[in-house]
Amino acid sequence: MKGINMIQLAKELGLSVSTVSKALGDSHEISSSTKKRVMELAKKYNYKPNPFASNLRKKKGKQIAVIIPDIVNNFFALAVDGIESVTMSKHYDTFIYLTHENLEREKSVLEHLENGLISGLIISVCTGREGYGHFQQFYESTRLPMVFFDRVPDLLQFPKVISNNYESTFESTERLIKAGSKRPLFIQTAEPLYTSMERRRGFQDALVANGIAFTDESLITCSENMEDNYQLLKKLFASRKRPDGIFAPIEKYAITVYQVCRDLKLNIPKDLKVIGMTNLRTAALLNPSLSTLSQPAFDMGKEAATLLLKMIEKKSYAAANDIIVLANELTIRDSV
Amino acid sequence: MKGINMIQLAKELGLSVSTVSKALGDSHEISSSTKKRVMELAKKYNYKPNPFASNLRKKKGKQIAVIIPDIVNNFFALAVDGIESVTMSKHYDTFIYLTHENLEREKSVLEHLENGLISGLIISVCTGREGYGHFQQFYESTRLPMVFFDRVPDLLQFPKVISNNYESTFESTERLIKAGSKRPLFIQTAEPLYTSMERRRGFQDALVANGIAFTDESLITCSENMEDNYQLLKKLFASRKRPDGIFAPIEKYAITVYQVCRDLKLNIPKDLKVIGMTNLRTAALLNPSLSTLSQPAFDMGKEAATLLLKMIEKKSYAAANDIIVLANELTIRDSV
DNA sequence: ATGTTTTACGAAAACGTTATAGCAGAAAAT
DNA sequence: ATTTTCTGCTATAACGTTTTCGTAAAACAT
Repeated sequence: MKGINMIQLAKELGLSVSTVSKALGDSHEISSSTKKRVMELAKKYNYKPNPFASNLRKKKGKQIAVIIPDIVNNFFALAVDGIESVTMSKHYDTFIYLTHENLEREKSVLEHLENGLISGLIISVCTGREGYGHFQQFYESTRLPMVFFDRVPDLLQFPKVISNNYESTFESTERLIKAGSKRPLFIQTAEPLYTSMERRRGFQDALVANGIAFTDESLITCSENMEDNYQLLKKLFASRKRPDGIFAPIEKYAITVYQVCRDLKLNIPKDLKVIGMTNLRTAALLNPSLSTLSQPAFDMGKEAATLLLKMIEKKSYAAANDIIVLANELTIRDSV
Repeated sequence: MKGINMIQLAKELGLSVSTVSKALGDSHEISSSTKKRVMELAKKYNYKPNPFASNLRKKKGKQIAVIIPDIVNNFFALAVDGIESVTMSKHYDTFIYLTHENLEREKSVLEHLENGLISGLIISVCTGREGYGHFQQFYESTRLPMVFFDRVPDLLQFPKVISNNYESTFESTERLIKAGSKRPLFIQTAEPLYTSMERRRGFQDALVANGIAFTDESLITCSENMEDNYQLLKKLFASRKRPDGIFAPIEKYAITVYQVCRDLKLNIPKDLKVIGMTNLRTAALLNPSLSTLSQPAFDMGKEAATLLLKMIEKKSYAAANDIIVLANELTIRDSV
């Protein structure tokens, strides 16, 4: 920055700095003729107000942060795309922080952001349901607007953007059953989030509603270690009492299921019907094409960002209890 | 921010503000005993220096920007992951801006960033090879460190991180030929970037080196409109003189090829051998599994960020002509 | 003519840092 | 004993804005 600044503008115009500042801010205190003069000179020199000075003085800026577990994942990538589309259009700048499912990292990002760099955050939490204290504490000390999406802390009172996990999983599970599955299996994570628990609830209720007993064998718990998961599923699928339907609430689990079936020569959908929760663009090209329950990721990002900016701009906006629910989309393909 | 600040710290410690500032900055001018006192009180109050004030005074900050065409794409997502891994560890904050292949958007982001918000940028340009003037101009007016990766402006003198597109495409094409392809086809973009041109060159040279004529029919030009591309490829594949090998230098083109083959009942690899340039994790699960030439996306991001931070931190670092070249990885699967 | 309001601007004080220059007192050198 | 060099700190001026308050002059009202 070999910065031209207001002082120089003011000098050249024969005006005071405050007048220039007000003129650029389109204040009513300034006559339209001087406003015009100021704007023109500013444009001529390609003058841009220094955001640090401005933010310092105003004690707020146009920067927000997005904290997500991962970006190498179609869902989050789409969500970021949605977020960025609105921040960009409203002239906000968007920081991105990746936690990689690491609670410590999540905490340290939050702690870092207590310095006041941003005016609001959009968050999707990492796995583990105990540790929500840091969010509450962050809020207490900064009072910054925060919006959670998809992976939300159910125990905390913050605005949220989610999708209809319960209902859509219920519907998906019914489709598995109607397609002939007698022993559907739900793959759950070791430390289930609220989001996953809703899905599990939908699965369970669908079983019961269709006269299938929900037992220990209706569930299997997978971890973050994909090799372990592969072995676990392989063992199960090779056993006598193997499932004949799968609801995989996480993209990578669905992929592992495919790998196992390929290696065990199990036929999808004959031996095993599969529905995966994913936003994969290649779902239709898999062998066989994967039936998916996909989330409106882009729109969820968009909604979250829109809500956040509203909260930032109107302090009055009482959104603490807002929960926006969007609909997931079920697409049945050859795997069912 | 209900900010505790240096002034309050200084008051409570009975020290001057400058002493506190220097103590926190670990200056040699301050005795270790006072340093300790200061640090402890700062910790007690969870004091964080205000970045706006600090950046304003120092005329630089720890924020960088990443400008990329897209995030819903495994390559860029991985690259961002790589970038973030180093910025995070060096306590930098990372802005993200998506251009969606829109030159105007790219220009407007750059213009916005002339306000001095950031201390450096990492860029992958959007399609179209004429418009590089804005980068040069941005540099002239800001003198900020910039690093380009993957899609680099060949005509401009900036540090770059790329992969060995020429060599690896050459190798891939040879594999197509060795596998029996007599009429390989290269899918090119309408407005080729330097990156794509290198690939094309590798393709062409491989043909010639293996005694196959490189003609107009060795190339087909696809656009951003996927439906058009689908029709175009369908028509070609249905024709008498259809190709029997494909090198798709872009992920989505490879996917379209698969769609067309599926719909035309063409057998991969019997009728058509396919290698796609992509970082898709599901490549192995496609029907048939897709042979890929994948880029070291994460590492490219990492290298770019490391280089940028070096440039930011040591003004001396003369990296203007640095070009870091990483190796792509060819994985042959059933599609060849 | 006088008082009152409005209009259009300017002076100056923040905002919270960092960097420069200066200054006591102690230690070292002459 | 006197000068010189450290050591550890302080005072103060930036950095580039925005905002509050004040005030001439112009416009309006009485």
